[in-house]
Amino acid sequence: MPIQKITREEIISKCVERFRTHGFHSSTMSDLAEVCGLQKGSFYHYFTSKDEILEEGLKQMSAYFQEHIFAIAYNDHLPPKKRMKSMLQKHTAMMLHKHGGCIVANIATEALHTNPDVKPLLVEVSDNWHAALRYILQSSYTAKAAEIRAWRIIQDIEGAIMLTRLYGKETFIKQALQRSVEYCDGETAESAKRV
Amino acid sequence: MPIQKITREEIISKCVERFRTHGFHSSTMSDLAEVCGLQKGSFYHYFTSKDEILEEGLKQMSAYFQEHIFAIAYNDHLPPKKRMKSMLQKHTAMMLHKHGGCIVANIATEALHTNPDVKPLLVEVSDNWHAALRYILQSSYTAKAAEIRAWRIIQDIEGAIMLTRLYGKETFIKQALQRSVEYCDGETAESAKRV
DNA sequence: GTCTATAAAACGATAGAC
DNA sequence: GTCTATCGTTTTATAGAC
Repeated sequence: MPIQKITREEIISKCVERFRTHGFHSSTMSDLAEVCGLQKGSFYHYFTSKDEILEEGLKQMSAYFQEHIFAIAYNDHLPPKKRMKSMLQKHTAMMLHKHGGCIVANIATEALHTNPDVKPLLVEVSDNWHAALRYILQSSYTAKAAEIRAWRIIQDIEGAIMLTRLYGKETFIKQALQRSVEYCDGETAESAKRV
Repeated sequence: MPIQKITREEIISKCVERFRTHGFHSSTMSDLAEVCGLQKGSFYHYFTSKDEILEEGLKQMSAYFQEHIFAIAYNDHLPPKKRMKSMLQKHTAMMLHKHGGCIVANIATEALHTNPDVKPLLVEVSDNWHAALRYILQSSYTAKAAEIRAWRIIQDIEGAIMLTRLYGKETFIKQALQRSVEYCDGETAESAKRV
């Protein structure tokens, strides 16, 4: 009786990570199998197609983010500023890992045209990220202001990740992170005008 | 004697546009040929490989941007605010066209790992964009402040393009554009602290 | 559940006629 | 300069042994 080398969940994790760092269309089934320490043929015991790996992968990733990253926002025992810093540091560290960038932005860029079915999954992750940020910011802002500022934090970080990857300098993402944390300080007469 | 259906320059333009809207790895040689109204075989009269098309395409695009978009920044007959608005409107309109996004960001995301040689070309375009923005902002800011704010405009717009594509709403990019134009109004006591 | 072997299709690239 | 035809390779996916 052959031993179980790897669980389905682990396979999915490794594939998503490969998609993030090498791209979806650049990752062949052989590549994915190799990353998991399996032969190409063994892969079809778990999935019927490459597209299914992407879809399952994004579902699992969405759940992971909600449970292990965005959940930090709702821990009311910590002050808002600490939650914001902790959550974003964990999130951006993952994006910077191996210079792979944001999986949501990457898949949206390269696979939305060939795999339009995954769009709701990407939107789901972004929506959950936004809800988490908004929840933290509602301690310091009105509901409307918190919503708008939450989008701007996502936008700021996504732009920073892109520049950080292109120029290989972490300045962009570090400053975006700092700005986001300072957002928790609340409204000033000047900043209100700038929304 | 067969007539010339299309010039090399036109072929390159159509290929770059296809890469931007459908991705590099998702665009086959057949796709590219079809877009140009040619047969696959005819393509190899102009290029030796698909990678060469990408490289030549990015070179031509870089020159086009410098000449037709970034050049607007250096037209000192117009007030800074008008130059900023005119340049960014033209640039973002191209990015939004067919929801294709920014060619630089797209190629950086999906082809930097398979085609690292094109990185200098992507950096060149970004550098030129930054220089154009910085030139406009130097009317209102110190050299150092102008440099930092020019990067933040690029970052803001790249993040906005990503969100606009994912959510299909132009609010993100429109507001980023407005913020960028308002940057030309110059330093205030509050905004200085926020750099 | 994992392997090897192989089928079937897609793709990049070449050859040669016109 | 464009076409048709085709080669060689890569890639997705399947079949069947263990």
